[in-house]
Amino acid sequence: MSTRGGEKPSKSVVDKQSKKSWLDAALQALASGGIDQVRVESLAKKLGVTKGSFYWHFKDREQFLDELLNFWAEQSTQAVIANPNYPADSKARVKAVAEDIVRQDLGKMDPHIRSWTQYDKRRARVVAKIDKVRFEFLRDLFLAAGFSMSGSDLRAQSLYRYVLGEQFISVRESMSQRLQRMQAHVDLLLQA
Amino acid sequence: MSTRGGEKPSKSVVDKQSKKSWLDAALQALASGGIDQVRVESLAKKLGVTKGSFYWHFKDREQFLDELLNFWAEQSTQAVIANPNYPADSKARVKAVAEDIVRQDLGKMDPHIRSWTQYDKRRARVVAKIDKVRFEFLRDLFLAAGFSMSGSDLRAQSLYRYVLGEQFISVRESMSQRLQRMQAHVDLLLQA
DNA sequence: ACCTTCCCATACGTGTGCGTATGGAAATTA
DNA sequence: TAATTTCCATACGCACACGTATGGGAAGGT
Repeated sequence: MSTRGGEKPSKSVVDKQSKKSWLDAALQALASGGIDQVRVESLAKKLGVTKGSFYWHFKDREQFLDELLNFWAEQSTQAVIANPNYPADSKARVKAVAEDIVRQDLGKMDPHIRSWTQYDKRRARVVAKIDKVRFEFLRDLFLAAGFSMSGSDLRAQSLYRYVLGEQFISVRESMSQRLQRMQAHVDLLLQA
Repeated sequence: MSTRGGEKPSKSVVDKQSKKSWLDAALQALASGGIDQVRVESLAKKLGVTKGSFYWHFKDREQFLDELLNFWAEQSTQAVIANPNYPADSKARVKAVAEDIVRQDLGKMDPHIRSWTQYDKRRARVVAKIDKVRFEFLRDLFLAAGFSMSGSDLRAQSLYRYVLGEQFISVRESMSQRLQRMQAHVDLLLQA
């Protein structure tokens, strides 16, 4: 069944390439219009293949959506810790990370993800874990900045809700405005 | 066409009752699983009627969804200003309002709304207006609490993003925890 | 009693999307 | 080169959902 343990990369790599292209396209479709835009035949058309490929790589749409969620989760966690060259100063690092999150539109498809998984307990747990990873990353920044555990906890929760909410605000503002407001908010969190 | 100007309430009231039941059911379906759960036939089954009723009251599904969005918008704005008996003290009022928002799960279907309307310019404008109304309501609270315009603006934006983000967090916490954290956040906004 | 309007039921056509069955070409192995 | 595996194309059945066409009953008007 599983083409695990690729001694010879030729097959398994190509295999994963093709499979990954489905997930890539699905992620793009998800970001563009929610989970109901993730359709087997529409993805096939976009990829220039047929459903035959899909049902070769995946059992059915449900299992595919599970893999899609995990795929998003991996990219999502990785994106948080990605940038290795943040400022050394702990407070400046908090601001830099926050700015990065807003600038990258890191959670631009979070509304779709959450609208989709909200009432699916199993999938909600996956999202909850991502929330936890992101939060702990932020909390550690505040800890490093000298705040107590409870103080860091509070500030990280506030900051995470802020950046999450930022993605959902329908009022369109310029990036500079958003960054400026974010910086002001972080300043508020960093004092006292 | 329009049964406007009901001198005799008998007909138009019943008419609006039936029409409103479709919107009520649709709102419930939307909250339970996103916009793709709002299906004509499934709503008909839930209401115990047939599609005949639907296509009598509405032109098609698209126009129905427009009315649904407006329906949500009305209830949404109304829910913000609803409670007339908030504390007289301006700072206490901020905390009371914030607590009310979280407690009522006011935006429990905001993810669905925003996932749905994100890339529909016309509908996004409706949501943006709601965001604006909510924000200005919060801003006025900070203004009344003695903050400057720019200070109130910043704090209201922070608070609104907080309560929005609160609805999207997948990590489940008890209501008392959520309220406690919210209060701590508001305290942070109210100092200085 | 007749007619009209309101409101909904029934029945149908059509499109779409899922899943399956089967064929087939290319690559790999024997 | 023959056989097997890998990966995808083609074709079909089926269910669901939108929209329309038509009928019909109930209520009110004349």
